[in-house]
Amino acid sequence: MDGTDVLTVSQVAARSGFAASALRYYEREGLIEASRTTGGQRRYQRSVLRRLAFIRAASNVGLTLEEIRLELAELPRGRTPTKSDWHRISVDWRGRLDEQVAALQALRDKLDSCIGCGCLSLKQCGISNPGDEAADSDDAPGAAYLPRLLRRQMR
Amino acid sequence: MDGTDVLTVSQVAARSGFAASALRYYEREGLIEASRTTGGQRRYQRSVLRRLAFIRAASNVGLTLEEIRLELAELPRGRTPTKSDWHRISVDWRGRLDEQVAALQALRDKLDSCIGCGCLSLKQCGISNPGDEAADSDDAPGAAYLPRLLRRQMR
DNA sequence: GCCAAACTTGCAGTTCGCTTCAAGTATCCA
DNA sequence: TGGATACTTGAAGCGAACTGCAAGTTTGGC
Repeated sequence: MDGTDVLTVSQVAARSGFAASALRYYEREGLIEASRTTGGQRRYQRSVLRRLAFIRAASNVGLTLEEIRLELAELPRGRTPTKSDWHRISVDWRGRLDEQVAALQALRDKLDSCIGCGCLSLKQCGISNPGDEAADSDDAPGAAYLPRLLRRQMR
Repeated sequence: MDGTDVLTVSQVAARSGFAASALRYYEREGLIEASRTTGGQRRYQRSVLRRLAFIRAASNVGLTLEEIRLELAELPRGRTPTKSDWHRISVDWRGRLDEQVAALQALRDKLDSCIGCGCLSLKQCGISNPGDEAADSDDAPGAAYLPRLLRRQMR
């Protein structure tokens, strides 16, 4: 009840927390849409805010923009996800998060054992898996690369 | 007892699991060193393998190359970390991993509550923290950005 | 109608951690 | 000595997710 039902770029930026440049970028990449005034300026539906919240959430969970784009593409335009949409998605995300947590905990455990055993050589240290000397396992489950993480602040 | 005590680029690459190009890059960035033959080719001390194992481990823990460089710079050249070096470092790493795990678990818990409460609107969903409508907390601890993760394979 | 503020576009630039390339040089073994 | 193989350099490129800039246009309040 506070006026117009379309939003300008700066309004969406302010309310979503995304920079205007990011909004244009997401539009180019097909993640969001905007209509245009006769003069060519963007005007957003209020629903774009939900979409942006979804994008932020998915990105927090570790999805790439491309993955997010695909996931959004399966939801009819601008629609709020139905219960089954959301169930499917959240189960997927839950699994991703579980994997990440498990990988980090495994790494942490290895580090602990390094500390515990006083292993300073780093040769057999599980936290680096150099493949040096020790015979390579046939198809090592391996540590896989870990996060580049939490050091950026939001907004 | 298997010959020379210096290593060529390709030997170090093979034994460390890093590509030769990565070794050159690390050298440019001041993370490792090599002496040169009269003809200008690189020859590595065996100790570089430990250093590379350290680099891999640190990178798995989520440090940037710059942070790794700084940490290595505090260890006298090529020296194996002493017990107290390693203690200091491993405590730091452990803390980082703990933070990462905690952040992920918090996110996962939020997701669970989203599923549980059937909150489909994404407006108050903790997993995206849009800042929309709801008053921003003064200095939100916030979700901070999460991993870009585990999808690359090693080697 | 005026004018400042907000908007438009395209393109270049940024950061991180490398990889690839081309053209030339060194090393090692027979 | 010849030649295969390994090495050298600098520069450019990559991919992800944006940001910044310049030059021009639109909007909207007075």
